[in-house]
Parts: sequence; structure tokens; C-alpha cells
Amino acid sequence: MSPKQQRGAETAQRLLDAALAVHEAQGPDHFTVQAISAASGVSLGSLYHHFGSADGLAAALYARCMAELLGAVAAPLATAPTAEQGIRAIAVAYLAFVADRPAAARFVHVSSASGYLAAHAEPIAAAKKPAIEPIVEWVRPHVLAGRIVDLPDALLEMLIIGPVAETARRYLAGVPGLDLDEAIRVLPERIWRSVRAEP
Amino acid sequence: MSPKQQRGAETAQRLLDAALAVHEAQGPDHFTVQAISAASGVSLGSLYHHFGSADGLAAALYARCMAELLGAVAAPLATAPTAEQGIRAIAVAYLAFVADRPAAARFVHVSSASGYLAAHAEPIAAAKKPAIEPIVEWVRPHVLAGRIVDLPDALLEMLIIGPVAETARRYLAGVPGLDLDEAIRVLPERIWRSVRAEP
DNA sequence: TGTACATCAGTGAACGCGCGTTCACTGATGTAC
DNA sequence: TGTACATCAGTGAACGCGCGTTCACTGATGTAC
Repeated sequence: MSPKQQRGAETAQRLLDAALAVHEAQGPDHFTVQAISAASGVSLGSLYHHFGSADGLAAALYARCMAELLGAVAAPLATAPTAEQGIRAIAVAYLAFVADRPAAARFVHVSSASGYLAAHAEPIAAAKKPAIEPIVEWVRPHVLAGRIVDLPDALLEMLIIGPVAETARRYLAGVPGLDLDEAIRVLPERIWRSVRAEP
Repeated sequence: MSPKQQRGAETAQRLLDAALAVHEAQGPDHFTVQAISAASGVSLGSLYHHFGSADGLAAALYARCMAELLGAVAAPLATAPTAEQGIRAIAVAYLAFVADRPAAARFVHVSSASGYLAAHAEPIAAAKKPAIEPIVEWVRPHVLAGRIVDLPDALLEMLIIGPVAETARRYLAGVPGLDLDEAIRVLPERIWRSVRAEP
């Protein structure tokens, strides 16, 4: 199923590109194999040759978009001089990704409710892991040093990601009165307050 | 479309009850008018008589579940003695609702990605408004008195609801290693820290 | 270097299933006088 | 109080559309000797 030739890899990428474009331009209801085949110029049979099923293609696209989002979030940590600046950079990077790559962000957030995530849990988890690891590694020493509160990883993640993820969801859903720039200005500081260890 | 006789109102409720049960027991993929008709014992024609379309029924169910969630969140505010206890009570109530009414919570969270919300935006907004108003009213004086940080309503909501909503989403999606009781113990205090005005 | 073969990549017409929706109809409830 | 009528509520068989999927096939690329 994973391509053995360069030609195949290029076709698979073309399909994923077209799939994201279809989802963005025509909405989740028109996210069909026929529409993706038509938009990409790749035949239906070839689509099935590479992804096995419609859900398989959706899962692959989700994995790609999610890896990009996680990569964007992890990137600024490499040079973050303090715990506070790192946490704030995560929130900024998440919201900036939504502003810069709305199609990818929309697909990730819409997909979280869809059935194919559970069906393809392992390959998706495998795609996310290398992108998540550096973030966890960055956090740990700050927790041990008493600069970030010592909570279970999952709950710490909820505090950091929760506000920006919910902001992204509503912004992408078109809820009026939600200014992304204002969120970038205001939320990071507040998120930091929620996770910093007591002074 | 809205029922003119008591008999009709009861049938509509039976359909909504069955719809939620179908969604919970068989998943979003089997959430179809035929399945709901079969589970409720109400004919297809009657379903259309009351709700007009499949999306219409889904929107009505969403409005009902969302109103219940908002009601559960607003309830403890009436007797909250301090800003801190009120904010913490909101977070506790949200997560407790997820634990007590997982079917309703799941339908609300899954629906946020679905198309019928935009198509039926007005009636849904109308159903939410009376439940949201008391929450906003409760917050305002605390902001004016300098106990809660002065942010746009939408962003304040993101800070309070974001972490618990994201926790609910992942818990309901079956992500392992997320303990709801632990979240109830830990998150409210941290959320309060994110929204309290500087001491 | 050339030839034979195996595997990978790609095609597109066709199929069948299940979904939302319709419709002509019957029965129950409310209303007017 | 009774009768006639209008509206509301409910039925279930049928339809058509569009979706995911299949399949027999051709063409391109890589490999063995």
C-alpha cells in the first residue's frame, strides 16, 4: 500500500493535496473519492491502489496535517530561553498555524469527530509520536525544576492546548466575534499563568 | 413544524430520545432516519412531519443537549459565594455533566464538526441564549470589581471552557490515560489561575 | 547489453447498497354553530 | 349536546441519487542472467 516507486509517492501526494483542497473548497459533505479523483486527475482505481479505502485516504491526510501542526508547535521550543517563553510560544504557534494554514487546521479539527481515526489509530499514533516527543522532552526538565506545575502529561496538555484548540475550532467554524490576532495577543500569557508552578 | 397538540410533542420527544440512543449505541455512522424511526417505533413520515428533515432532527437534538449542558454549568453559579468558587464550579459542572450524561455530551461534541449547525444556526442560537445569559451576567460584576481579568467575553470563555471541553472531547473519543475524576480534581484550580485578576 | 519476466502503478466503467425524502392516504383531535 | 368540518398527527411503501468499492485490464518500472 505504501508506494514502492517515486512515481507512486508523487501520485499519493497529489491525491492528498487534492483531497485537502476539495475539503476546503467544497466542505466535508463533498469530501468523496469521486470528487478527489476528479480534482487530482488521478483515477479512482489508482486512489484505491494507494490508500485502500476512502477512510484510509482520510486517515493519511489527517496524519499529514496533524504532523505539520505538531511540527509548527514544537519548532519554537528549540530556542525558547525560559519555561514561560516556551509555553507562550506553543500557544502562539498553534494559533499562527490556524491563521496560516486554515485548510489543514480545519481538516484536523473537523476530523476529530470522524470515525476513521479510531479505525486507523495505530498508523496515526505512529505519525504523531515523533512530533510529540520533543515537546514532552522540552517540558519535563521545567517540571522537574519546579517551573511548570507537576501534573499528568495529559492534563498539562489540556491546559496548554485546550484554550487555543477551542479558539481554533470556533474560528474555523466561522463563529463571529472571534479575532485570531487578539487571541494570539491575550491567551498565551493567561495559559502560562495556568501552568506555571506557584511563585 | 412545532407540534400543536400534546400527542405531537410527546412523539417529538420520543424521536429525540431514540435518536440520542441510536447515536450512543450504534455510533454517528448509523445515525440515520431509518434507524431512529425503527428505534422509536415512530414512522418515517411522522419523523418528517415533526422535524422536516434529517438535519432538522439533528439540530433539534443538538439544541436540547446543549441547553442541558449549559444549564448544568450555570446551575451552581446561583449560590457561588466567590469568583474563584464560581469559576471552579463551572469547570467541575462541565466535567460532571460529561461523566453523568455521556450520550448527550458525546452528541454535542461530535456535532460541532457537522454541517447542520450552520444550516440551523438561528434556532440553535435561540435555544442557547437563555442558558448562556445567566453565566455572562454572573461573570460581569466580578470583572468590574477586578476579581476576574477583563478580556473579551469570547476569549474568557476559551480559557474557562477550553481545557474542560478538550478533556471531554478526548475522554469521549476513548483516548486512554485520561481520568475524568483526576481532571475534576486538578483542572478547576488551574483554570481559576488563568482568569483571576492579578493579585 | 539485451531480453524476459515480475511487480508496481494507473485506468475507468460498472455495480449495489443504503441513505434521505416523498406522497397518497388513514386516523385522531380540536372547533364552530 | 350533537354534528360537520378543518387541522394536526401518523403510516409505510416506494423512489432516486450518490456514495464507496470492485475488477479486468493496460502501461511503466525495476530485476535477473
